[in-house]
Amino acid sequence: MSKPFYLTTAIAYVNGLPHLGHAYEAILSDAIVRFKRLDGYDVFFLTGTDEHGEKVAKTAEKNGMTPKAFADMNAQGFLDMDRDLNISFDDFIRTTEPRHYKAAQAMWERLQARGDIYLGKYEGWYSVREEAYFTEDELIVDAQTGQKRTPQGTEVEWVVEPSYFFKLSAYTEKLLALYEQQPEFIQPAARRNEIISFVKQGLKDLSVSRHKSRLNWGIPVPGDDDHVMYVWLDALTNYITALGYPDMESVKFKSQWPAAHHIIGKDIIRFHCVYWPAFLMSAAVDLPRVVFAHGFINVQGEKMSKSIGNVLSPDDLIKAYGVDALRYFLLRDIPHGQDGNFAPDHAVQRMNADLANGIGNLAQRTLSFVFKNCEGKIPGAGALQPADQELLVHAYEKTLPRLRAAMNEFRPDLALAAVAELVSAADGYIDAQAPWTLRKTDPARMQTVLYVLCEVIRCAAIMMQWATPQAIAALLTQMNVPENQRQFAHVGVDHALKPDHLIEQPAGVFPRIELPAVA
RNA sequence: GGCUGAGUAGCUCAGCGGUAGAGCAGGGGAAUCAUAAUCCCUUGGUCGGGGGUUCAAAUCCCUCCUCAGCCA
Repeated sequence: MSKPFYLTTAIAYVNGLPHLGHAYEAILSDAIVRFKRLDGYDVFFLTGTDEHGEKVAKTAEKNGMTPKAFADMNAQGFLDMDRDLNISFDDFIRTTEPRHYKAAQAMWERLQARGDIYLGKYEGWYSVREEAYFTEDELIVDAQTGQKRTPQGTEVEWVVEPSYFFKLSAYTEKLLALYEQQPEFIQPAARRNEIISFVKQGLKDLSVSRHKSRLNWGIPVPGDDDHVMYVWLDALTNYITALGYPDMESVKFKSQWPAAHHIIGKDIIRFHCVYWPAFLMSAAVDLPRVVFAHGFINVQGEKMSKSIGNVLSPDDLIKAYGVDALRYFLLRDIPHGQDGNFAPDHAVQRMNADLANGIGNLAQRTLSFVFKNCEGKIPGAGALQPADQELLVHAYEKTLPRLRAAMNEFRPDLALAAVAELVSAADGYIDAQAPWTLRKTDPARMQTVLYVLCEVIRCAAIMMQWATPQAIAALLTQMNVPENQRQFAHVGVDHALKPDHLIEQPAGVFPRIELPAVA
């Protein structure tokens, strides 16, 4: 039985349509799960949408729609994005689905049965005009009057109303113990420090419901129709809903649950690293393995924002660069766990350097040479020389361990660098061996050299499928590598191409990108 | 204000006690199989400032500056 690997993205809030940030998280997550599948893991990949809460309710109203219809519309936007980016999710969950209501309410009942939920009073700033709560730091103090206002400029009042609370304060020590005993739980390490110092200050109980008079677009609190569950308890539970919770005996739950990896943005780390494990402890559910927080993507060095007007849509980016090139750039060039930058000229440079000029050109020059000079067949190899062996070892043995190490740390940038090194070594080899000269002087040797190159290309392609699935699939198909022989297990001499194996007429799979059409 | 992380070649970053590194960009040469792609060579840095420890510091300590984040 292969090892389970469960990975989730954050569920996207359907208040708006997807932008580059959503695309990045989806691509990063997809790359990791594709990698694990190629490496033989039993993968379950979950993504979806978060649909409750006051912002959705309000935006829907502004658009003259019901919350559900509005959520349907935007959820479709995320589904479309996933399709266009080749996101290979196994399940797409929406928090408005019946299965999720059932799971979230069951979760609530568990917490309640545990004695961790009690009715208290919520106090906070509320804007009647905007029908929304604000935290202290969201408010702007009017310099003239000293009065507090929302960013929109409306007045706020201090409200006190009944609310259910979760006894988060009781979990302070248990959480600290978790961070201590399972250091990989929060990644990267800088985020871990942040969370530890936050929890060390001591935790306050958490308001987990809203009164219906203020908000009713949410999951009803079991046993009290006057309240709906507050958004994070609802949203976080999605990660186990999809496995069948509250049925913890289901095959999916039993095989996948403890092996959970949550990929999220750095802005929601507290919910995932503090609230979520506390909820799970209370509900007596095992804790996930890892929460990995990625950074944000700036555009030309500036934060993406509606007011600057530099929000990039995945759609436009795909049109400008193609899916694979876009995926490659984001995976290769966004530094690990940090904010990245998207600048069209830089992006095009990277895409062309590694894809068109790198693996793309190597494959094209080799395969077209084989096609023209070896009757379209993979040539037979003669005795191997040291240079041949060295390159083959690089492809067969040296690269994959580096990829695995990198991907275990969520570092596609490093993994792709390792493949790029292999490609570069092959380019060095082809120049040194000069098969175009051997064609005249030593055809047998030429065949050996081309064979070695085909093998290296085959392995490099297999090891890159997770990053640029479409183009690499086309390349492997050109080489007639069967679809059932494209796993990492097939990297190596045991599954080497057979001589006389026919290949298709090669055509470049990574076109050169000429102009940044999107800014 | 407190805490964390970062500040190294034009750009993105690695190195974290022992004579400054990689990739890309720039310059020169070679080759012509290939998507004007490739290969070889090369310019370029007082490693944020200052002080200290050490035979030796980008690397450890102190201090200051800048940026990001978290907290108050």
